[in-house]
Amino acid sequence: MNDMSSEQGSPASILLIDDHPLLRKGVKQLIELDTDLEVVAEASNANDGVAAALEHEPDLILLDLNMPEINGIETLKMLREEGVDSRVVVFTVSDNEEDVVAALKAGADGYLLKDMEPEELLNNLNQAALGKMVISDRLTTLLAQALQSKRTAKGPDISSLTPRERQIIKLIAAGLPNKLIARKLSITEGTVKVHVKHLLKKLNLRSRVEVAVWAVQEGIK
Amino acid sequence: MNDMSSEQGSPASILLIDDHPLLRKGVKQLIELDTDLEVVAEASNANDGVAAALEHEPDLILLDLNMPEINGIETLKMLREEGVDSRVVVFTVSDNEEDVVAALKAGADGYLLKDMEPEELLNNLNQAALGKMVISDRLTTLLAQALQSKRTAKGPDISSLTPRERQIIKLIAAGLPNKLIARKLSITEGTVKVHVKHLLKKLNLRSRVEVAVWAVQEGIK
DNA sequence: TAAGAGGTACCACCAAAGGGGTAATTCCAG
DNA sequence: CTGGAATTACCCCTTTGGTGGTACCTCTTA
Repeated sequence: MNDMSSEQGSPASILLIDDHPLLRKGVKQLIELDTDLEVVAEASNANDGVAAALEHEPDLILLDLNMPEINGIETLKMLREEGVDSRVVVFTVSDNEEDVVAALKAGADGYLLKDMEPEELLNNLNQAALGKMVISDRLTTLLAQALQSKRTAKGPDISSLTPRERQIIKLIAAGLPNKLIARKLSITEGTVKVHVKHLLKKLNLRSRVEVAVWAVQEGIK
Repeated sequence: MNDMSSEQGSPASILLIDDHPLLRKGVKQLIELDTDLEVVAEASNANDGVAAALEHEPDLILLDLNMPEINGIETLKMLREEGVDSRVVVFTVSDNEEDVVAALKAGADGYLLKDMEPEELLNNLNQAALGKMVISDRLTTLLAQALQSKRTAKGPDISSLTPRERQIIKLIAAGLPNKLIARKLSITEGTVKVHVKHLLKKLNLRSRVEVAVWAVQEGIK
């Protein structure tokens, strides 16, 4: 990949995908102030955007989240499925936690808010073109909360479990069958079954698979 | 909880837990410049820290990560287990991703780096005392990466699977037994078993539990 | 047309998981 | 000291899961 796009080399090519023509115009004019950046294509919807990405192979794609029919997250997934390896920066008004998390999990290389200062946007786009992940500062707290919220407010309650039961949950979540758990803990398989039986009751789950899924999601390890 | 600690009310009480006496002295002197903040106790290790927290019930605990014997994360867990509901802000030199993520998952209300400007620290501590989560700006990118890293570079390969098999994996990862999967897909349980048999071979896994764990970690949904 | 992949369905067999019960030990708290 | 929780172990039993095999149908591709 060509990451010599700043300095003296050719400017970084950018594809704008946004259903709002006025905003595209504004962003384009702004970007043209910077000789290191160049808008090579625009699109107003997901399908055109994917096509344009495949045609121009831009260094950077600036992607709006809020679009009719196919939203930005879906568009991002489509791009990745089509093999587009451009850096994709989400550019949107939404500071909604779900959007941010979904975008990042879908493989976004950045998430910028539309209310940022123009100079700051240029700054961030240049950084992004160089391969840096760019995130609006305002989202820091939100990201931190997203990380820890995975641990809070879930279904079953771990507090009612005995130490032995928690230990066995970890081994179940590691994919071990009862026989191996027994060997590892130097107890009989029958005893392991007893513990499993008890923890299933306490957690109100129906099988060790549900236990494993729950434990993994809960980050129990 | 009393979150009237700024303005005219009594200053926010702070407990320092750090094994470095000089640093405690420095931070304390800094904090005393701010009439809204007050250091009410100090501790140089985890046990003393927990004891001090229980005794003084401070509004805010400033916690170092790098301590001998019992580290900051463990200390944080101990505090929570003892029922301490003070806001806990981690204050450390480590900008290591694992530390940040571990601290947040353990329930930290903030994560500040020791190299920050003194005024900035006071600023952040005041925010923290008011209930806001405070994170050093420098960690934004790191947090974003932590969120998406869950999705990259793992063992088995999903690409060899047929659409039907992927569909069944999702249902396994939802904790469903074969019988329910069959009902949901309107096929027989025997057929589901065939698919499960095939995908286990392809993924080189030994049981549906391993499939479920893998799928959840991989974010397949 | 033939070959292969994918999906469906059935069979039999054995291993694993889960539910019920009883019971011994230890250790802690009322 | 007595009762309960926790851990261990055993029993029997049913359900679920996983493996091997054969078979038929549809589509796509060589």
